[in-house]
Amino acid sequence: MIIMTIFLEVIREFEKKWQKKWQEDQIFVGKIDHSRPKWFITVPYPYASGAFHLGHARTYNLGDIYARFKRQRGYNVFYPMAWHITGTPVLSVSWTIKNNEEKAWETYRDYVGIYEDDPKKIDEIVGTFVEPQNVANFFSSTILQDFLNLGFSIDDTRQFTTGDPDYNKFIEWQYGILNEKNYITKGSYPILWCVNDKNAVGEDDIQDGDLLKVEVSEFVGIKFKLNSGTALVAATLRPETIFGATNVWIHPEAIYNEIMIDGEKWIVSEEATMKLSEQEHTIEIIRELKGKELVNEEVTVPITNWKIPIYPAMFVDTDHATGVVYSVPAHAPYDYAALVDLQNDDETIENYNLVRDSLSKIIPISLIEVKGYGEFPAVELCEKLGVQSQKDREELEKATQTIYKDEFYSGIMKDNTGDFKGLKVEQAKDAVAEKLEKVNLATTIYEASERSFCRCGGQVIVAVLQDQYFLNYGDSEWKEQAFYALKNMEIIPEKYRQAFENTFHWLDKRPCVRKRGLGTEFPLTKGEGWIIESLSDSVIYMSYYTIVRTIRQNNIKPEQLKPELFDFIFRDKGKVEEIIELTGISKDLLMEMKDSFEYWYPNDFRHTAIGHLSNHLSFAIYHHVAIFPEKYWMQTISISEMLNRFGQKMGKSKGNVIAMGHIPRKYSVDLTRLHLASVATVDTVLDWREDEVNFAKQRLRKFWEYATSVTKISKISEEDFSFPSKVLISSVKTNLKKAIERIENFNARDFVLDGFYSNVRAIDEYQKIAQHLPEKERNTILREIIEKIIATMSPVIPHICEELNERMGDKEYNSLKQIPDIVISYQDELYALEAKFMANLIEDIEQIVKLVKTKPKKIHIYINAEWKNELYKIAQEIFEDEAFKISKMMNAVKENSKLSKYMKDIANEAKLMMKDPTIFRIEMLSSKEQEEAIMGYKEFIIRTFDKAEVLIHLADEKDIYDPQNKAQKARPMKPALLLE
RNA sequence: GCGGGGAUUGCCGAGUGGUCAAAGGCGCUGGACUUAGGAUCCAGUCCUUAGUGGUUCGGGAGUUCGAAUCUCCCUCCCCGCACCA
Repeated sequence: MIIMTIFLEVIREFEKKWQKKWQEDQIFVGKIDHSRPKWFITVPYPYASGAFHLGHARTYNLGDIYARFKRQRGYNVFYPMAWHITGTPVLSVSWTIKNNEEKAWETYRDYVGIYEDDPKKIDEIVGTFVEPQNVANFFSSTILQDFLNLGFSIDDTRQFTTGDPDYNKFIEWQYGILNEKNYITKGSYPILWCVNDKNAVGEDDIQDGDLLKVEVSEFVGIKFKLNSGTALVAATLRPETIFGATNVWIHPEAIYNEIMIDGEKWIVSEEATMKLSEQEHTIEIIRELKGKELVNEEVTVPITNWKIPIYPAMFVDTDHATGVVYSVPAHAPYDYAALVDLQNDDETIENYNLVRDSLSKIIPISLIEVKGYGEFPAVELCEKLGVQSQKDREELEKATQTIYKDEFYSGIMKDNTGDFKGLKVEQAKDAVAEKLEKVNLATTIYEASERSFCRCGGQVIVAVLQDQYFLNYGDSEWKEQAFYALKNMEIIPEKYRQAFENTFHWLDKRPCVRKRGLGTEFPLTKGEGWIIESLSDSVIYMSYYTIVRTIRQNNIKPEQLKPELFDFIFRDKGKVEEIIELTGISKDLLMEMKDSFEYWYPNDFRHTAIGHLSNHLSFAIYHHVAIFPEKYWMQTISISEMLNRFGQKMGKSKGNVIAMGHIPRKYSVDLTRLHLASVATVDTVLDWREDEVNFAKQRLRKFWEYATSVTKISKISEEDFSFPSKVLISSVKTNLKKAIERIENFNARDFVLDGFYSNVRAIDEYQKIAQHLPEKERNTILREIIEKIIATMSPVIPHICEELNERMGDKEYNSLKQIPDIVISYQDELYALEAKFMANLIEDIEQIVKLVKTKPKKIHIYINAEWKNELYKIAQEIFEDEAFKISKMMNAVKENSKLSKYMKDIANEAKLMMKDPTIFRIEMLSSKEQEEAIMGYKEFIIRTFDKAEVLIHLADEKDIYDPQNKAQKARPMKPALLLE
C-alpha cells in the first residue's frame, strides 16, 4: 500500500507530464474535418481582472468533461478560449492601484502571490497594473495557465481579448446590424450618477456598493401651493395618503431655494435643487431662504383643497428627495411621532411663534382601512413598539416598513378619499399619482435609495440622461424571435427554461452605451466618447473564435475588417470578389474564414454558471437571432450552480478562497476534477468540504492501486471464468453503460458515481468474494475491467487514465481514444440479478447470525418451489394496474394446469400477497438460477461464516432435510434459512 | 412584492408512482494495522425481531390497489429583479 502523500506526489508528477505532452502535440486544437460530426462547446471566456478560484473551476471542469466525452465519442470537438476585458472592472483595477488604495494593493498582491513567491517581484507586477492592458495581460496568461494546469482540453490558438482592435470592428459590425433593424432606440433614463465625475456609477464605483445596494427610487413630488402660488413640493412614495395630510414639515434651520423650474415656481431644499438640475429640468434659482421663513404659512392640499399649516421638524432631511414632507400622522409613524413631539415642545412652539391652538387641534386623519389595525395604524404601532419621540429612529423605521407593507397589500381606501374610495391601496397609489400628474399637481422625482458616495468621493445622486441609447429588448418582433429560438433550444437542466421565459418577458429597454470603461466606441456617436456597454461584447463572440486565428496569423488589419466582410462570412451576403476589392484580403483567406465559420457554427453547447441566466445568456439568444441566420442560432444551454466553502460563497472577504492556481498542488488535478464533478448535481450549490475530498482521494488511490497491480498482466483469453469473475465483468459493463448514458445527458455526477465509484466498489466486492480463485484469473479479470474503466472515465480523470493506458502498453493518447458502446446481454442482466440476489441472501444470513449470537455450523438454504415463480408471474400480469384480489388470483390459477394442484398452498400464498402486494412485483430468478448463484458464491459464504457448511435444498425435491418446515416459506428471490 | 427553485433519516446529499428503511459521503460506534494515531483498512449506524414486522421523507388534506415521488392548502429557506460583469 502506498502512503497517501506519496500517492498524490506520484499522480501530480504525471499530471504535469501529460499536460506537457498534450500541449506539445496540440491534440486539442480544432481542425476542420468533414468526416466527423463537429461539436462546438463554449464556456464563458474569463473576465481577466483577477484570479480565478475553485468556484470557477466547477463550471469549466464540467465544460471540459463534456468536451472530452464528446471527443471520445467520435465528435470533432472545438473548445476555444478567449478573454473579456472590456467594461469597468479592468479599468477600475488600474485606477485603484494608481491611487494607491491599500485594499486594492492587498487584493492584487494576493492574486499575484498565487503565481509568484518573491514579494519584491509581486509588488513590481502589481505596480504595472496602473496600465489596464497589463492587468488584462497578466490575468489572461495566468488563468490560461491555470486552465491548462487543470488539464482542460482547450484550443488555445484562438485567443483574443474583447479590447483588441480587430474585435472592436466585429462589435461595431454587430451594432450596425442592430441599428439597421431598429433595435437601438433613444430616450431619457434615470441612472445613478456621481456629481463629481459627472458620470454614471455602478455597484463597483460606489463605496461599499456591494453592501448598500443603491437603487434608483421613484418619488412622487406633490405640489402644495402657497398662497403666493409658489409650490412647496413634498416628495412621497405614498401619494394615496394625500387625503390624510394634516400639515407640511420643513427643516426650520436649513436652506431652501425658490426656483423657477420648467416655467413654474417651486420651493425645495438646496440639495434638491442641485439634484433636480440633473433630472432633465431647466432651473433658475430665484432666491435662497431659510426653512423657518415658511413656518406658519398655509398651503393648499391638492384634490381636497384643504388649507394646512407648515410646521418645523428637525427630522426632515434636506438631502433626501425635496427636503419637504407632508405629514400623515394616521399612517406614517415618523409623522405621528414628530407631531406629538411638537405639540409638547414649548420651546419650539415659542421659537417659531406657532399658534398653540391650531397646533393642538391637529389630529390624525384616517384614510385607509386595513385588517388587523384600528383607526390609526401609525399611532397603534408607535405605542406597541414603545416609540417615545421622533429620535427613536430604529423603531420608527420598523414601524414604517410594517405599515407600508400591510397597507400596501391589504389596505382599502376609505370613504373620505373621493373617487378612490374602495380601491386597494396597491391600485390607489398609482391612480392618485396619475390624477395629480394630470392636473399638474405632481411630478416624478428620482432619488437614490441610499445615501452613498462614489469612490472618488462625490455624492451619488440620480440623474436623468437625455438621448440615452438603448437596446430595445422589448421590441415585439425581436422578442418573438428570441422566444422562438428558445423554444427550439435544449436547456439543461430543463427546469431553467421557465427562468428564461420570465426573463424574456420582462426584458425591455436596456441602456447600451456608457461614458466609462474599456470597449468599442459606439458607432452612432463617434467622437462623443460613448462606449458600447460590455455585455454586448460577450453575446456573439463565440463566432469570432472561428475566424480570429486566420486574422491574426495573416496579419489582417482592423481597418480591413469592413462590415461587408463580416456580412459575407457570417451572413452569407455579398460576393467574394466585392469583398476582396473592398478589403484587400485574398480569396483564400476570405474563404478560409467563411469555411471555418460555416463548419464550426452554430455553437452546439454553451455551459455556464447560473448567474448568467437573466443577462448574458438571455442577451446571447437575442443577439444571435438578430445577427445570424437561423441555422447558426445557439443549440443548447447548460447551466450549473455555484460553489460554497464553509457554507458560504467563495469570496475574498470571506477568507474561504481556494485559488485555481493552487489546486494542482493542494489536491491534485484529477482528484479535484473527480470530486468537483461528483459531489453534487449541477443544479445544487456545491459545498466543498475537505473531509469529503479525502474520500475521493482514498477511492482514487484504491483505483490506482488496483490498476497498477495489473498493468503488466498480459491478456489471455480464457473462456471459462468462474462465476464471481463473470459477475464482476458484467456488473462493471453494466455500470459503464449506465455511466455513458448519464453523461450523454450531461449528467457528470452520475457518470462518476456509476462509472467510477460503483466500479471501485464492485472490485472491492470481488476481491472479497474471489479470494479462493486462482491469482491468474483474478489478475486477468482485473486487467480487463481496468482497461474498460480508463477508456470510459478519461473525461473526468484524464491524467490517471492516460498514464495507465501508457503503462498498459498503448502508445496512442487515451484522451483521443473512442469510448466504445457497451452491449449488455441477457446473460449480463442475469448475472446482475444473481449478484443482487446473493447480496440480499448473505445479508439475511448475517442478520440472523447477529441475532442468535452464535456461529452456525450449518447453513441450510431452501429455495422456493418453481410453481411460486409461475404464480408471481401471473400475479404480475393480472394485477399490473389494479389492487390485488384473492378471488381473482384463485380463479386465474384454477385454469392453469401447472398451478392447479397447489391450490391450498396458493391460498396461503395469496394471503401474503394480499398483505404485501409488492412481494410479487419483482424481477425473479428461477429456482435453478438461484441455486446456480448460491453455488457460485458458496466458497465465499463458507469463508464469511467461519467455515460453516452450506447446504442447499430445493423445495421441489423430495425427502429434503427440513426439520422446521422452512422450505414452504421460501419465496422467489427470498430463500428460507435454517441455521444450526 | 414579482419571478424562479427548494424542504429527505444526526449532518451534507441522491431519489419523481411498486425490492424504498430510502444511494453515496460526513459524523458517530466497534474492530484491524500500529510504539501511537486526528493516518489507513474493515464492519455497523430509525425502532423492533431467527430475517419476510413497525414508524419515517417540512405541516395538513386528497388522488391511487400502492406516494418521499401526483394534486390542493399552509409554514419556512435560498436565488434573480437590469446598466455590475
